[in-house]
Amino acid sequence: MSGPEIAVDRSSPVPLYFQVAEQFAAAIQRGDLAPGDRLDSELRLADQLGLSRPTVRHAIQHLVDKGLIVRRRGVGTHVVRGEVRRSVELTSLHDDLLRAGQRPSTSVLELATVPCPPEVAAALGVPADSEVQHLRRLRFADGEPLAVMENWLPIDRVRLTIDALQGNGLYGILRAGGIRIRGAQQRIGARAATGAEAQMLGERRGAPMLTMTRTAYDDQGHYVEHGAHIYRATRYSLEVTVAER
Amino acid sequence: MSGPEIAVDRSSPVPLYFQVAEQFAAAIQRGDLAPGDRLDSELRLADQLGLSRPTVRHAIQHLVDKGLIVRRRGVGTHVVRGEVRRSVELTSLHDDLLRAGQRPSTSVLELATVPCPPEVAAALGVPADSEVQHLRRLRFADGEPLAVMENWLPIDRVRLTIDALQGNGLYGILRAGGIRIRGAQQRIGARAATGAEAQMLGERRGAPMLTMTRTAYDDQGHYVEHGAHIYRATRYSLEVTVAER
DNA sequence: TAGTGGTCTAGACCACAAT
DNA sequence: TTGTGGTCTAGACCACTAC
Repeated sequence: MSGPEIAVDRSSPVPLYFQVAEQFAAAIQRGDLAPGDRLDSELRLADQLGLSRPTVRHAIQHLVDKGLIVRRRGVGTHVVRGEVRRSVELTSLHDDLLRAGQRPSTSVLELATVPCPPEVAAALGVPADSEVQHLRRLRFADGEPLAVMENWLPIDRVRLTIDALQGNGLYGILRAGGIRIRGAQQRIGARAATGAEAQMLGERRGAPMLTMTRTAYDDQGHYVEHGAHIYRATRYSLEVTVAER
Repeated sequence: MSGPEIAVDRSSPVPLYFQVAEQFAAAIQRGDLAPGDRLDSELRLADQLGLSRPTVRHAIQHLVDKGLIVRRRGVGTHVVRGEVRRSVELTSLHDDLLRAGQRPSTSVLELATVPCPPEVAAALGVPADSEVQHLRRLRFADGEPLAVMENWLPIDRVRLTIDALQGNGLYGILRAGGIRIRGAQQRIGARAATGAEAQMLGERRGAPMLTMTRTAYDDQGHYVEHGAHIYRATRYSLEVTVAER
């Protein structure tokens, strides 16, 4: 039981636990560690890598949270059986498409400063009728229409421009503006397409659509974005991985 | 800055970090800690509670993972702004309904041992055509039809009975059988109802339905259940909370 | 009985933000 | 400069599993 080759670089600014976690994750993804395979124990790994047990433990816990491995007291740590799929986590549709090898493009339907509608104000935690940026986009994947996305953002954070929005995802623009998204609450449902939506997306009126509303918060716990999106159900679905702590 | 009253019981079998996390979560839910409020620093909390810093840190990290608070180096720890909603995590529809104060009931449409269909075999990591239990249920909430749920389980784990299934959720039965679900991969989408589905659920044919397929694994990293469910979109949606680590 | 992961302690140094 | 969270160490005891 030697396991994959793992090496840490103590001069790197990347935390040691993260280096270890990444290398194990890569080994699992590569198939170097097969489903059901056992990892060395924490103590053994700590010894092998020249790290303390808490640091090794931190790395392993990271992989448990990602749903890649399972641990049992008295037994050991094993790679989860079955093929590994990746969950979407906190990325934007734009980034998801890029990762999947599809070419995202965007047509900005609307970009304006408006008084905040009451439901959105409640979600964002801003006063009703305070000014927010309102944004409506049509997103394509490889030239095929995929989603209509409507978003609201408090104005005092980042100034959006049509130019930027055409070539980038919203989260990318926020990131470039120094806003770090740290978490979000999402509600996922389904409904029938309205006539207007159907026309934009090349579906029939009444076609089933996947809907997602999301409110995302940043570093400071301030909500920075509320979105209401609809996706063509025939072309898109969401993946979620859940792991207990 | 004194914060809510937190007390730990060192004689309890409940881990100290968990006791602390639970009490903070309750204080936030109660509104005792309001959105934006600052928590005491780790060192101060450790001092107040008579715990070590790593233990306090563990408790706080637990709350970050749940999306209740946000931390910034050099700044502090704050309750997330905006109302707190709970995410579904690893519960079953049965439990979700109970928690929401609705009365779940179940009609078992099918329960049989069958050769495993190839897609399901791939998901569960069992040989194709090996024997599995196949299960189809119609779930009601307060007497209204809500979902059609189809599941496959390897036979060697738990024996299902119609009696048990009528009064309990599948996960409850598994739990009672000593199977601990530790994680799952879920795919959420939407599609139109077939004629048969529409009839069972009291919808029109072609009505938009929310779909979820889930593969859940246990303690040992073995996949123990694969499900394909459809929900009436007018009556059900899924909530997901995502937080970065 | 031996080995595993789960919990807990008491320190340390650092990067970062606010002042 | 001060205080914060982020990382890391080197131990310890325990509950649980497998043998």
